[in-house]
Amino acid sequence: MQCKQIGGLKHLSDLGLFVQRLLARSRLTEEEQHAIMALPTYEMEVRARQDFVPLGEETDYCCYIASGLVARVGQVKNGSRQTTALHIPGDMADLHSAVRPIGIGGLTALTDTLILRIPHAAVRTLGRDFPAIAEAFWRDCILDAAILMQWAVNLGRKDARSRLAHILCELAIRYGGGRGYPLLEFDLPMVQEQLGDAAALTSVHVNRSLKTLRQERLVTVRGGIVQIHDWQRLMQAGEFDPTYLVADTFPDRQKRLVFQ
Amino acid sequence: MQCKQIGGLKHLSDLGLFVQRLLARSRLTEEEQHAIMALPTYEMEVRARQDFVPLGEETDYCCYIASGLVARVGQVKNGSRQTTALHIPGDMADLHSAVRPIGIGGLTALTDTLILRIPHAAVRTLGRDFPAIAEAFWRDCILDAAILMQWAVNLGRKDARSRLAHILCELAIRYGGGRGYPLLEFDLPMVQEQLGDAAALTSVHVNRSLKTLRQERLVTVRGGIVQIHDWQRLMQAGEFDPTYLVADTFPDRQKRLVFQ
DNA sequence: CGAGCAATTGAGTCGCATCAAGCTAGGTGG
DNA sequence: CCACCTAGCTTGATGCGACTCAATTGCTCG
Repeated sequence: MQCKQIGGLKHLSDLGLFVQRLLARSRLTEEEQHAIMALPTYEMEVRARQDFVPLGEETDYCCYIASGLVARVGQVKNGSRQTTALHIPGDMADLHSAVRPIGIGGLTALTDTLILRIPHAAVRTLGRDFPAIAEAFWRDCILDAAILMQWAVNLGRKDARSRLAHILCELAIRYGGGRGYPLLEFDLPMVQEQLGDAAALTSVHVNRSLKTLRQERLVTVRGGIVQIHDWQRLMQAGEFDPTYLVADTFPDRQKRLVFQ
Repeated sequence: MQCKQIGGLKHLSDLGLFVQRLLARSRLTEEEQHAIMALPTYEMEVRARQDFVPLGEETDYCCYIASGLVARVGQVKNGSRQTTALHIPGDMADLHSAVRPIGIGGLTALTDTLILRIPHAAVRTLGRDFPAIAEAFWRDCILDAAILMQWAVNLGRKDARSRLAHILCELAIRYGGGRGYPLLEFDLPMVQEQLGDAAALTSVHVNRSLKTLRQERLVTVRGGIVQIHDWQRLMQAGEFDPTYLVADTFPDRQKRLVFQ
């Protein structure tokens, strides 16, 4: 890899995964890639079950997930929560806040998590100086919205078993690097209560539904580890079509639409 | 209003509403505003219940809604549909497709609708020549995602009556111009079956729930017309907080973050 | 070894889907 | 002018999926 000089190495290990994700969907020059990795970051350790971005409050920084697992949550008066997205290491969980600092849910750590905070001001400056980076960020936000749309369909129109299967499929593809191939075994440090918040189910029903999936030999979720036994049938069970996640195999011209 | 010269007037009446929406959230110069209104448009008349952007297909144009009502839908194998957004006149229903041409649902006309198609190429060129316009478009996409997040919470965590109340509240605010004040009476040319697709309910249950809301004297939905009788209590019923829709009363500097 | 949290299982209840009519209003043709 | 048709609205009866409450088991850790 490039950028071996002192000082660069740290940034490379920090935001390198993020840049890789961007490159799957957008074309960026070496210079642009380095500019992103040179973003100033401020470490923040968050412990499990801690809300580190409260719902409905403005922030002045974006949260990059270096390690751990984060949920974006909305809330209802009676206290129950609805998770609307799961963010894994390499995700910029609230990139959108750089352009509109309010309106999209709070962020909760599901497990001990290392966040790198990046000031909005730095993100904006980057977008101004490198229009292609602004475009890549914009496209990243669109992908997030596409995932959210599937999430809404999932909540509205499927039964408990299908909803859980869909969530597991989505994570398998995303852990697999978003190129269309699932990772068949991965950590998922969520308790069943938290899975319930994501699937709009109670923990009791999550338990029963996971049991069903296990007995069907589709997938085992136990002790924070997901083992997918039959990817094809799991996709069927979740009515999961990875197209919306991986449709970024555009011809190159489409990865850099605005700026030639 | 400006731009009275021949040829300009037509465009003003076409995309003027769209520019107004953008101005509620982003700062644009006169020149930029005119550049947007000068976008080339191609009329397309769509009749009720017609899918005019099929699910999962790439397009090379954006759809501006000049009149009518449009639903963004996702689909499930068994044939049932889930509406994930409603688009009213003045909305650019799939602005995101300019940057990522696939992945977010299909578009269906709920009533006879006049669409203005705008080639992606023109949108991209505009974004390249006027970075502030690209930023405004980006911000518009974020608002769309914020609405979608609330929609997901709505589907996941509320009962039938609350879900319908929330949808009606959202529309009242948006018809009101997005400045925080609801329009208390508006057309809603949807049949109960279509409301069911939006709220993830059967038409039978939509009917019963609307009856409840009517008997509570909160709102009457009949014959394609919505009459809100008690805005405060309707918001309570839907657990609706308009902040996420109208939190664009930023200080001016925040309406034009990237480019001074 | 007990405390505490999560996973698991059972029994009872409720909200919404499903199936099935009947109703209403607008449109059409004889 | 009335018989008929159709789309949408309304209401009732019944069943299922998910929630709720409650108890038990297993696991981890101090």
